[in-house]
Amino acid sequence: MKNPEHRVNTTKKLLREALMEMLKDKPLRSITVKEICGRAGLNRGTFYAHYSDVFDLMAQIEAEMEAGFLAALTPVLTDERMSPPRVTKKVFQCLEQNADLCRVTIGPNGDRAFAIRVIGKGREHCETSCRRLYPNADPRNIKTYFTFVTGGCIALMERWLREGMKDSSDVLAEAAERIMECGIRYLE
Amino acid sequence: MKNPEHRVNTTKKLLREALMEMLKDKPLRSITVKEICGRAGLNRGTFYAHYSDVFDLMAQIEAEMEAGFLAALTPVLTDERMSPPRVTKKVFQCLEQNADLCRVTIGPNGDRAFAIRVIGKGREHCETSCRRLYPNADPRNIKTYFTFVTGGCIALMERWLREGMKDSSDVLAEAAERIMECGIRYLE
DNA sequence: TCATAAATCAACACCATGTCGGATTTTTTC
DNA sequence: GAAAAAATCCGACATGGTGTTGATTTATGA
Repeated sequence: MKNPEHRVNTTKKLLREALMEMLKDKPLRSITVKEICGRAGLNRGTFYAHYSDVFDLMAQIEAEMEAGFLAALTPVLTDERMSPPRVTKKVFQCLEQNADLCRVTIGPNGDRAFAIRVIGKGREHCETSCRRLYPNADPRNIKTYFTFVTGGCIALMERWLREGMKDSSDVLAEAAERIMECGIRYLE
Repeated sequence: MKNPEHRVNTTKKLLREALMEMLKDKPLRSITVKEICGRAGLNRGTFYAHYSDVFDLMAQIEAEMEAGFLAALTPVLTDERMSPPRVTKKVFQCLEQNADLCRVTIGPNGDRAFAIRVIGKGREHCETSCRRLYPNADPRNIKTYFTFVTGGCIALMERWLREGMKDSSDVLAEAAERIMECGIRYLE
């Protein structure tokens, strides 16, 4: 093996997978280090060699997911001419491609702040586009609008995940986009 | 004293207040029974006489708040002619009047499901009004719209609480209402 | 004042935690 | 392939919160 950290990566992966599996059943707060290690087939001491506690493990999982999302979104977000509808679509596609992870991180046992951070990436981009498009609008109204709309998208997404993601991400993104397009008259 | 349960109510109140106070500093997960009792000046055994654990205490606090909200909202919600804007206003007024409680239950250390339940009460009412108003609209679209809009209101509310509730609840309700009014063209 | 209910107190076993030092296994390096 | 380095395992430990118990004290209301 060339990668000197190959072994620790395997170990970390086992721990991550064990936690993810357990999060389907119960909230993070009632998951113990002991149980994670039991399921992962690892020694408890090994856990503490990598993470300080269960929340630390969870935080690192989320950070990794976030980095992945960001990498996938960057090409879209750095293109200034990219329209909000395309951005919305791309964000929902990202979530769709990581459905299994999203279901636990964004689901009822998950962490809302995470969803806000992820969706927030797209939001920033759209907000600046918006400011160009409505130069006369009160910036506070723009902020209010985007706060509202971000919450709406997250709610839609949560329902989508909760109900088994029957629709495609594009269908969902289009619905969100249509509501947002209507709502944006608020700025006029 | 006439109420035979006066003593236990005082005890419970002390425990509730202690927990609420602590929730300003740290999340529920890192609050212990021992610490609550210490702050409340009560014996740990007394806690277990009333609650099974910290989460049980929290759940009962929320249930009580919810009952209070429902009582305040019922007159508005049972009146079929009550317009959505009035309902929105009333819901936000309720939250404003319980600002201190809301800040912890709905804030970052709080439980989002609670906010959804409370706002959901108003939502149901508006949704039925809406179905009368748009008899030709696809019911699925109505559901999507209200999922979105509920999430938006909660997001607005969270920001409002987070930023110190400088605006009045009416200002906030009006902003929410205007966005929703614009967005409802989605159903046309 | 008396009976009852509630809160106190001390003590208990229980269990996960976080941290060791040292043995063992795996990986890397030479 | 052997030595060195790194990662994991193992057992043990003190620690601290948990939830329960039974006996005792305190407060309430009749």
